[in-house]
Amino acid sequence: MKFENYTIKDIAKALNLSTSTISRALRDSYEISPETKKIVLEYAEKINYRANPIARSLKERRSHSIGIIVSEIANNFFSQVIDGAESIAYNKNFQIIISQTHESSERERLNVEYLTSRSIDGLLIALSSETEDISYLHKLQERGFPIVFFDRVPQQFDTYKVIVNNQQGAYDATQHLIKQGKQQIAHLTSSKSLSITKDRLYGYQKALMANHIDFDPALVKYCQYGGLHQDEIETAIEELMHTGFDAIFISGDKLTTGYLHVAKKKDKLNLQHIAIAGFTNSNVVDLFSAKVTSIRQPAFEMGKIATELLIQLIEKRTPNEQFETRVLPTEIIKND
Amino acid sequence: MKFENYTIKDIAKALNLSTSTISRALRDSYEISPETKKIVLEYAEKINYRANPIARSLKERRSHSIGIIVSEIANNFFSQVIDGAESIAYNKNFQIIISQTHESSERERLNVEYLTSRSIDGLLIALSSETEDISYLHKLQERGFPIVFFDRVPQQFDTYKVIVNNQQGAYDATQHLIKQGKQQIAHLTSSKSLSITKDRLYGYQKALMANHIDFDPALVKYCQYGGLHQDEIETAIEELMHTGFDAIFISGDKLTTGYLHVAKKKDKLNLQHIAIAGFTNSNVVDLFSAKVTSIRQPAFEMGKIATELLIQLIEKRTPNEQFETRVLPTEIIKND
DNA sequence: TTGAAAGCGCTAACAA
DNA sequence: TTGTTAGCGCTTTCAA
Repeated sequence: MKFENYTIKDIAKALNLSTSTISRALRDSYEISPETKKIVLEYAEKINYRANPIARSLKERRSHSIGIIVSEIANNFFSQVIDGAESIAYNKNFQIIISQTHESSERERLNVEYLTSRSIDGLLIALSSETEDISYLHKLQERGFPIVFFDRVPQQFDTYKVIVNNQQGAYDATQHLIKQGKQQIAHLTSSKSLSITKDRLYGYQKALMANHIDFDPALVKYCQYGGLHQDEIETAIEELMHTGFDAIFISGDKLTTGYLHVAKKKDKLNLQHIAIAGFTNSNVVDLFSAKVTSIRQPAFEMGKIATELLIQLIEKRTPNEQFETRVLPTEIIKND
Repeated sequence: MKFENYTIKDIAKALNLSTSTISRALRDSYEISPETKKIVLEYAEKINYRANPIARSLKERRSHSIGIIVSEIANNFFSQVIDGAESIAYNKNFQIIISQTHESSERERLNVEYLTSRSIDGLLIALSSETEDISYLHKLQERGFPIVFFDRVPQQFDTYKVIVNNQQGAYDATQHLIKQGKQQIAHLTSSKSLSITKDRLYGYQKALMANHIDFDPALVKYCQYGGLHQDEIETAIEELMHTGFDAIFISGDKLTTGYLHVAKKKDKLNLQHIAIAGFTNSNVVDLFSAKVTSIRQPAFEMGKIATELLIQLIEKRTPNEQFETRVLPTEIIKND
């Protein structure tokens, strides 16, 4: 037993017409008479005909699908971005194929390879925390493949990018902690190579400066895998312990929950008196026993915009595009 | 500018061989001499040749991709299932296409249609909370299309199914609440039509019975959309308020966090003294200020098994299969 | 061991 | 307005 669908040929045979007539009638071509169209459409409807997208893709050299690469779908921020992307793709009749890197640059590269070998028309990507070399993406683009970056974007890459104002978000978070009277504000963040890491660090530094607080590099701890591995967070906090920090600005979802887990485990050490602010799109932070001030990103919006830009790129395919970087605002949600 | 890949033809021309020889050499066919193979492989490697999966799919009438339909990826349980599915698919060289229903039966049907019109080889599906009529899935299967259900499974459908022992999990949760001295245990659950709703209700009832507590239907509240809409939870709780319940057993992730949000809003009403136990795969419940005893499902495992079974179905394609339902154990994580 | 040719289902240029 | 035909990139039967 094999799963088979009707083809255009079946219809042609049944109606005594040629396949091209059927094809045209189904696509509502102006060349076909209304009567013929009617007959074809009705018959197609009757047998529940569905065009084979694979054959169509082969012919049109377009798959009508786009790839989206994120580190983890089990992450509020990314799943919201995906929902946004999906909402646009759905309307424009594109299929979305999701791929996870789990913060591995190798997985990222493999996924891109897999997706691009003609099965997607364009790529939405937030770089993995491990990624440093993106020359393969450059090569892809040089060959005319449309790529749009979001959230974690590369410096040197001439294409559309969609990000939030990370610097401002970080500034707001830090400022908020300072306003609470905190002076020794630690910063727990992701991999050094990520754009968001740099931007957020800069915002943090700017807020310190604006308040005449000296920047102390010992208060900044990096996690290469963005908190994907609990031990990197534990190590970071161990090290921070000696600094006598009284507040912490955390640069991501996984890092925030990771920090809270560690803090809970070590609660004899008074971590619970340390004020927390950080980037997170979780919708349960307000249920936590710890008070967390959160910087929220318009993730859904980001997914929508990135997808619109990508589809625009796919459809237009004009070589000398004027690319821009869209910067969306963050929102601070205080909780104290 | 158009994105193009090398084809088998390009290689054939370059090496002065036929396309069939190239095809065979690339697939390591026994018919091709080692020398020719070597030449072809080396050249392919050099130009970084990637076979066009679309052309291959058209020829083989197989896309090497499987669809997975869940209600929401922004749900710990489902994203873990997907990770499990992905881990298997990755190894067996299948692509996974994720689709969300957002608990709408119409979206579900559209997604299935979209995916099956020859672009996927099989389907993994957890029914939406709204779904009642699955005749279209029956029709699909009758035509030889492989389907495997997981988590939310239909009664009447002869195929592989992978679930957890929902009854036992519900029993454990309820029993745990009773052990704490609770007598008026409410039950907040999802749509009546879902298998998990029925099984969990039954487990809840069994635990009551085992403890000689009368079952009170007024203590059971259904949410048609599984808590996707906050208002359905609010309504349910409003109604429960009058019953004087002293504990609650909740049947799902979204419902649990939804309940906690409402409880927080209404905390003057003493909801915080009500013991909570429920099905959730969240990895942050322990950070909540409310104490929640959780029933965890082996979601990753479930995704793995379901995918293995599906791929097995796709590859074997024997008509008279002996189908079974795999039942995995749940785990209770106490927190009090 | 290799090649020629047909065909997967669809679209489109060209012919009628 | 409709049909004929070639071809998208690949696999595979049959012939050489």
